[in-house]
Amino acid sequence: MVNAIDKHGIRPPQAKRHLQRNRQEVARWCARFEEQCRTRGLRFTTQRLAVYRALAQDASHPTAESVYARLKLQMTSLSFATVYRILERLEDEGLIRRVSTAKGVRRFDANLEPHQHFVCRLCNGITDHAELPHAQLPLPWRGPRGFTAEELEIRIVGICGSCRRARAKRGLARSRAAS
Amino acid sequence: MVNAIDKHGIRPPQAKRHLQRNRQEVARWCARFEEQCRTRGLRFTTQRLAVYRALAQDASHPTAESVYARLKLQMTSLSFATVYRILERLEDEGLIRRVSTAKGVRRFDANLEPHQHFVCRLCNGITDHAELPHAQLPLPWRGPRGFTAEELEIRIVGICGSCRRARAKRGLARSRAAS
DNA sequence: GTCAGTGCAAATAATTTGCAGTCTT
DNA sequence: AAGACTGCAAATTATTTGCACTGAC
Repeated sequence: MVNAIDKHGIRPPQAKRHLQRNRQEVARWCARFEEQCRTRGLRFTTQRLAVYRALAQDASHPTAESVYARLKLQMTSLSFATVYRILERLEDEGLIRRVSTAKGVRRFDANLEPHQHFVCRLCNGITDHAELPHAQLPLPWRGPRGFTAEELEIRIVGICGSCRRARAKRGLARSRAAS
Repeated sequence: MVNAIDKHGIRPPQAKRHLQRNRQEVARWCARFEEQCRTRGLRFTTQRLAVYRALAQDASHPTAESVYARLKLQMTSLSFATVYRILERLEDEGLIRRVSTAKGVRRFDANLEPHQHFVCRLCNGITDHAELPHAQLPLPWRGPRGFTAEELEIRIVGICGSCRRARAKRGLARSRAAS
């Protein structure tokens, strides 16, 4: 893929403040990550730590591309394929989680605590929400036709604050134009 | 895309019996679909009805490609792009719904009743489950940062019966080989 | 008759893979 | 030293688009 960065130059990594995770928590997660790599016999490479840390720092549930965009600034030799491979591997290992948006793009989350996602159906933005009381289903649980439920994934789909405001403004503009 | 059908010849549409919706229900849905098209000023074309009906008949939450595969047998002139366009349009109109799997592939559902999905993380299969008591959140609901929740989407992720059985068999084979 | 909808082919987007090196263990 | 991992480029897979034509209204 010819990606946005190579095409248009480096895009500044512009995480909003409230979407950056706190330093100490990130440090704790990274330490646990190293430990987990060693335990499982995964090699603890510079790239793996970098990808994991970028994900841990960013609570906006970034795509592979935006993880790459952030890291490429520092690690100029980093390859897109490596980021994909690392994300896939870490997901297989259960060290990170994949979150699906309305569109088909894959996004990732380093937060393994049980929690829910608000998904904006306009901008595809994802934000976390602490455990809802809804999520109480004793797991693992046996469903119909031999289905073994391991996880209850709750997504709250709607429209985020900024899209709602933007739409209100547009609506206003349109009604002005009509009059 | 050079798709499976063009590459390997026609794949038989092999919906399992329990994944086919009952005739009368399908007929009712199609009738309502026609009515909805007319109400909204969407042209009621052969292709649209065919795509909608194929989706209504098939409770396996097919991808665009498998809808195309089924229809291509009868409508030899049908184009892949048309199927994509129709599915997208119907989703925009809220006449069908999009379901996301663990992988990024889009799948669709003609069932608009509130219900949950069991998603198999091994084969990506999706099956319906009638409304869980969990889904009781009064909507629309105002969340944090101005988020307006419109829908609560609950996916029960786990392993389906046939994958579990297949895995058990493999496990058995492996332990035999080891001994 | 009009124009939304379709078919075809080509373009774009997203992800994966083959292979030749490189770096962790 | 062994082989898991990376970088690069090319391949694959999934989806979208441009344009000329056709059929629903």
